[in-house]
Amino acid sequence: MKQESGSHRYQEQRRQAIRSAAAVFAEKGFHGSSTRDIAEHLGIKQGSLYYYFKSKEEALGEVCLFGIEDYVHRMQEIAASDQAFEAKLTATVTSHLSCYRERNEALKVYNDERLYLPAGRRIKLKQLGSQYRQQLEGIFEQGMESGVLRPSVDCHFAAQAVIGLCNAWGDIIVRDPDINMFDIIQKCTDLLLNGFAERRKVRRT
Amino acid sequence: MKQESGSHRYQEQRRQAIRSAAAVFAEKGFHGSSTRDIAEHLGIKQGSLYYYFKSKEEALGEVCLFGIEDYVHRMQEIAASDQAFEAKLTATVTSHLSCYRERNEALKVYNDERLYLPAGRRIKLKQLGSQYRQQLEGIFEQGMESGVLRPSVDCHFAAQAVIGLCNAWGDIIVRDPDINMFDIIQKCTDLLLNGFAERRKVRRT
DNA sequence: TGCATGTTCTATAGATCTATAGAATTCCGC
DNA sequence: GCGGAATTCTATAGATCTATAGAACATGCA
Repeated sequence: MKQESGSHRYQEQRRQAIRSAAAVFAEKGFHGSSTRDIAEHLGIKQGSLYYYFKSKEEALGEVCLFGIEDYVHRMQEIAASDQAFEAKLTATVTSHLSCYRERNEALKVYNDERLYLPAGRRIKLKQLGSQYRQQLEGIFEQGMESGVLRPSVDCHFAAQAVIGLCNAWGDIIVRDPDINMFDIIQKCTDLLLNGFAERRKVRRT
Repeated sequence: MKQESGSHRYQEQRRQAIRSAAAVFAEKGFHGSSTRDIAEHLGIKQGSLYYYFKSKEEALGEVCLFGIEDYVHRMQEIAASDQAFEAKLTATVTSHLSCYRERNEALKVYNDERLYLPAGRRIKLKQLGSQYRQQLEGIFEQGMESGVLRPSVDCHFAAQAVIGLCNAWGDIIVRDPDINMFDIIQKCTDLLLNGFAERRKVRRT
């Protein structure tokens, strides 16, 4: 019945199925979507979906993986490049927000629905997630070593803050296509580097 | 069958039901939770839940409202107080994160599940949400006028950034009870005011 | 064309889930 | 303790939903 090795055509069709699942999961959430919804989006009947996925959970797993894959890949390229700290930070924010702007519903699904995966299926995702965070931490360490950042910066906190900030704006960007993304990118990096306070005064909180 | 005016006892029991719904929705999501789950958490049988809610959607609506209510209320007090800008900012971050630390599952539900409410039920929530954001914007305007903030700050962006940052850390705090919340509060406000960059250098991105 | 394999369809079992109706029980003022 | 109101229970209708089995159709190679 089902192709084991995976012909070229099969892989191509399966990718489309993953995209459909991503679109539906992003809109209605994992539990709010039915396999019928996904199949309809793809233009086939409900039962036929099981030619591509062993279960609904497998579909979710594939969507999450698809969503985070090239996102992590881009970060790897940025971290490995020989740019200065500030360029890397800007590139990170740009990459992160671009993923949302490109209607990457899969990334939204990764963020919002991955917790519904059984523990076994989450291992790979956790790996990729912490790889991303660690590389971002590495960028901040580079920034401290080069003297651009204050020595007191907590790199773990900083990395989480960047991710949180970008995810928050990513959500807003997805819902409002009229937003000027470059404006947001510029303001985010400016916030991360300089904060909102007037620079003349020295402040300690 | 059902109490119309709402005796004291009824209102009290209903609050408990809302709390149970909040706990279950927060863990499994709206569509992932069944009315049986909620009833079990509350210690009654599935059908009995409809003594307190006309539908599952009504329960979600009440949870969301409950989650955002005192959160907005606290912001109102902060905004109306006569503190200086920096104190208000710290108070805002503290209030926001405290809501999460107090296991306010309802706030998480408001953030993650409110989109599944029908449009009619969302009106009040939207009002409260934008009230919160506007008051936060007002605080930033105060900070600009008093000269603490740079004149170039975009108050709308700033307010969204604070909310996004606090939500991101709120999520982390909820999952990891060992985190030192005061450390996070201090680092968040420091980031918002000063950024991560060494202050001696003047940076423009 | 004919055969084998790949892809989709129909139909359905079996397990949910929401919401309702009415019976049973508990609570509380008298 | 009695009687009415408040609260909870049981049972179920009716509408999902996931996953499977096997038939039907399509495709491509000999």
